Amino acid sequence: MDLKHRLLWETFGYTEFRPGQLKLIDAMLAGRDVLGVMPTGAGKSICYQMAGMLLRGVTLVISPLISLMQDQVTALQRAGISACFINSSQSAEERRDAIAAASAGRCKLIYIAPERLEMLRFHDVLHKLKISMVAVDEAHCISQWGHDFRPSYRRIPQFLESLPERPVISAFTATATAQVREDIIQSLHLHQPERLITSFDRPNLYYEVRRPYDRERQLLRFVQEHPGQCGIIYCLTRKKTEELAQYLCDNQISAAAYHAGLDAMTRRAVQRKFLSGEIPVITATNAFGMGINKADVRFVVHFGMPRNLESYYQEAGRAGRDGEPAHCLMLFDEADIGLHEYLIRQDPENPALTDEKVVWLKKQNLRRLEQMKRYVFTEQCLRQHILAYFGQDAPDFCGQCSNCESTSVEKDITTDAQKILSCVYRVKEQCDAEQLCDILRGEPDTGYASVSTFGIMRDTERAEILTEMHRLVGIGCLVRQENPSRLSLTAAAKPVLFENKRVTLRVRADISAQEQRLARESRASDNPQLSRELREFRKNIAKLRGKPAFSIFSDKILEKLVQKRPQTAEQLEHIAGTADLRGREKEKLLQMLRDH
DNA sequence: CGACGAACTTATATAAGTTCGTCGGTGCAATATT
Repeated sequence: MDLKHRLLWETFGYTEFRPGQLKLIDAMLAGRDVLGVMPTGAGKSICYQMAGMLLRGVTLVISPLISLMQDQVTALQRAGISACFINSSQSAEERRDAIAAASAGRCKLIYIAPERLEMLRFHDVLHKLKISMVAVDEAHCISQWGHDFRPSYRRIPQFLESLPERPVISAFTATATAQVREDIIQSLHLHQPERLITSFDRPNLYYEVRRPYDRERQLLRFVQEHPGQCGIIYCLTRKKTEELAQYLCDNQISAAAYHAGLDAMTRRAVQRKFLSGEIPVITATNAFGMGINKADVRFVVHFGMPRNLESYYQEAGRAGRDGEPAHCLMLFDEADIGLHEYLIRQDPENPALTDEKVVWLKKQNLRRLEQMKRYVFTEQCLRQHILAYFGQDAPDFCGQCSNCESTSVEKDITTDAQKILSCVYRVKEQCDAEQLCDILRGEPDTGYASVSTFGIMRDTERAEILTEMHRLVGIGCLVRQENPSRLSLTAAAKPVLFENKRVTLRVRADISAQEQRLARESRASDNPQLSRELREFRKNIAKLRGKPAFSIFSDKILEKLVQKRPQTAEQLEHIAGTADLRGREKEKLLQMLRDH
């Protein structure tokens, strides 16, 4: 057995190298720069760790997260490798010791954050060492975070140039498009690096996209369909993580929220409980993930569309690390798109960026958002779409995503389209989608009761009208104006209105069946409007008292109220006797129930 | 864009309705005057 295989077995516990690992390690040992793009546990860190051990001098590992450094260093030390980190989590004393150990050459691998490279005081320490290699872990941060969020990432080359001798430079990441790969190579000044780009395909992941009527409910259903399994639910805001954790708990699902606004102790506790399986479901912002190595995550739900496909791929990719089947579900809403667009157009609050750069960055981000949008709207294979984004060829049919699995059905919506378009015309293009919906459905108080299209879609579900409107925007018959937001007609609407040009909508057979079931159930068992009102009512009281909603009355009681609809104080007492309501509030509740 | 909270208004003396403004995600780093 050669040295490398022995090391692999003795320190890392593997008998075989994964494809490509040896090639990269040999390249580094031969003094060549390296770029490794290796999705999921393909053993990125083993590459630079082993090379670091075998190289003559010290290897400096640039890592984005303190927790990542701690995990890796602990693992290395346990395997008997002399490694250390230097960061702000240490006391002054610990840091001094670490620096002393490093200066004395007692550390083969030193982990630090890129910010530290900018501290001139620290240069003295580093310049005394013989640095054989600088390894940049999670190198996509250069592109993803480097521009506005953590600019130190882009100043790594300045540090490299300050070194008396140019070390080997290696960069590793799990997620990088061709463009990001080039960006990494350029910004780190890699010299003709040996590249290894392994496949981005994760065959055990099932991808699904849904645009549900009621996201919360779909989420609950989905989680209930995965009893006892571990999963992550990504949200766009901190607040949403808290709300959903509460909602799931109210429904007897053990869940906890995780975001950067929580204090360090809570964060650690939540993370620990998730890893141990004590809390199987985590609702989180994108703060959760990097460095979380849990192999048996069975599902990742995106409650809201992320701002680009890299983020999506990375987050969804936390499912099924063990290679067993896992489900990646995206529940999106059009409002998500508007929000991202708005935020990107907003000026970044970073004075260090030049105007030129700001313009470039916005354009870049909008382009990436565009790709994300295409993913949620495509009727093609989702897997193929993702792989194509990372520059990888794939068949048009994977059979392992919601688009492939469902036989999509084409529905003719020409008549509805004509009704909608003519309504837009009748209101002189002064209304937004919601208002148009109200008018078409003949809701009271729209102020447009006299137009001829008022109430002509009374029998169509609101969400269906919105979907159809969306389709009309999609095919260019309608455009969304900004400030105020209104829908207006384009020339493309004419053939539809006057020449009966066909408009179709692809509805997926299975989803629409599911939606029908949902709709049927909600008609039989409840009244969506009433339950919305009750929820609202409950939320307001809860807010007034500063208590969580379920403490006023549970969802179970809420459901019973909708079904039985008590009319008298006595009946109400029977159903909601345990509710935390005051006399006045009970009266109001009764009033609401009677009104329905 | 849209949700939410604070401040203000409203028709009458307390609570509801309205308008306006703010905010939304990610993490390293750290230390000196009365």
